[in-house]
Amino acid sequence: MTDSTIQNFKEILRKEGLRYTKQRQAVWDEIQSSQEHRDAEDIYMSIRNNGVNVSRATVYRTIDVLVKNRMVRKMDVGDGRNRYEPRLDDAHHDHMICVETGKIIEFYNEELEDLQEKIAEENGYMLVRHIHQLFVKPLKK
Amino acid sequence: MTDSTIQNFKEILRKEGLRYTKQRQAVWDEIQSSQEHRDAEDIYMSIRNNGVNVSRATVYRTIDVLVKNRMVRKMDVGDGRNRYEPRLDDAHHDHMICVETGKIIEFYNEELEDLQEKIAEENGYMLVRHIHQLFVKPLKK
DNA sequence: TATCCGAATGAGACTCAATCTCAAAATGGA
DNA sequence: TCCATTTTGAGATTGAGTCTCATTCGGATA
Repeated sequence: MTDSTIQNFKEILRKEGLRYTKQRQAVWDEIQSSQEHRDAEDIYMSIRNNGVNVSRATVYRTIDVLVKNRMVRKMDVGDGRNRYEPRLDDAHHDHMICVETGKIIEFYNEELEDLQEKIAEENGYMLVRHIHQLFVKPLKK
Repeated sequence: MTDSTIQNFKEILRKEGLRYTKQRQAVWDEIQSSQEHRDAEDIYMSIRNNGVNVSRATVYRTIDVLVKNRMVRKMDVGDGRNRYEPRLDDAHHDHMICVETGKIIEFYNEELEDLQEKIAEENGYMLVRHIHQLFVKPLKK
């Protein structure tokens, strides 16, 4: 993690009127350390294995702050456990989940994004956010 | 409910090697009675209020059969409770959820459907199914 | 229609991710 | 350093959904 990222994180806590604690830093460090789509338990265990004592409550509470501030993306893959990934850049993408291997593939398609806004508008609404997951299986060779 | 719908339901149970019971019929009747997007508890309570004794276990078990046989559509709106709606016709649609009122609007867009298949194929996959929800808010007048 | 056996039911226990509680510890401004 | 306020954490709680298993029921058979 870079100094600027830490500063950015402190900035967000300040903006939210929250204190800077080593537990909160540890949660952000851990999520930031990997581009994987991980669940809360995995993040929690990794932090503990790194020797930082933190509770599940704190992990969940910190994730909420990070999600709210768009530093982490929360995704519901439909199996009851949410997954989290760092938003290091702000590039939006959706996910493709292989039903055979569980592999998660990220994708982005401009046309798709535009189309969704258009559909919302046609119905008298403004798009706030969306959930879009493609469940797929490998093409036969 | 029409006789033909009951016959169709019996047909499915037979195909699945399952017996026809009044509880199973009651679950299908209840779901079929409304085009709303309802949760399991709501369906369960309605059946009981109609004087049919049924357990939550049976409601969930029957819904699974109906979903598997494409008579009911299961949707994850991201709040932890799945919603169910009858598939009286087989027309696919996605959902738009108003974040201000909770209203669920159905939509279908051919272009969107095609685009998703194309994206999957471009990545070497075949589209099996998808989850697509637009969270929206009313346009300012 | 009566018999019978495997399937279905239901009450409540259980699971598991996520949230809540509240006493104790930590933070940071003065 | 002091101390009001926030944060933490262990464990309790929640709630949707699943499982258990003794009892009941469906329906094929004769």
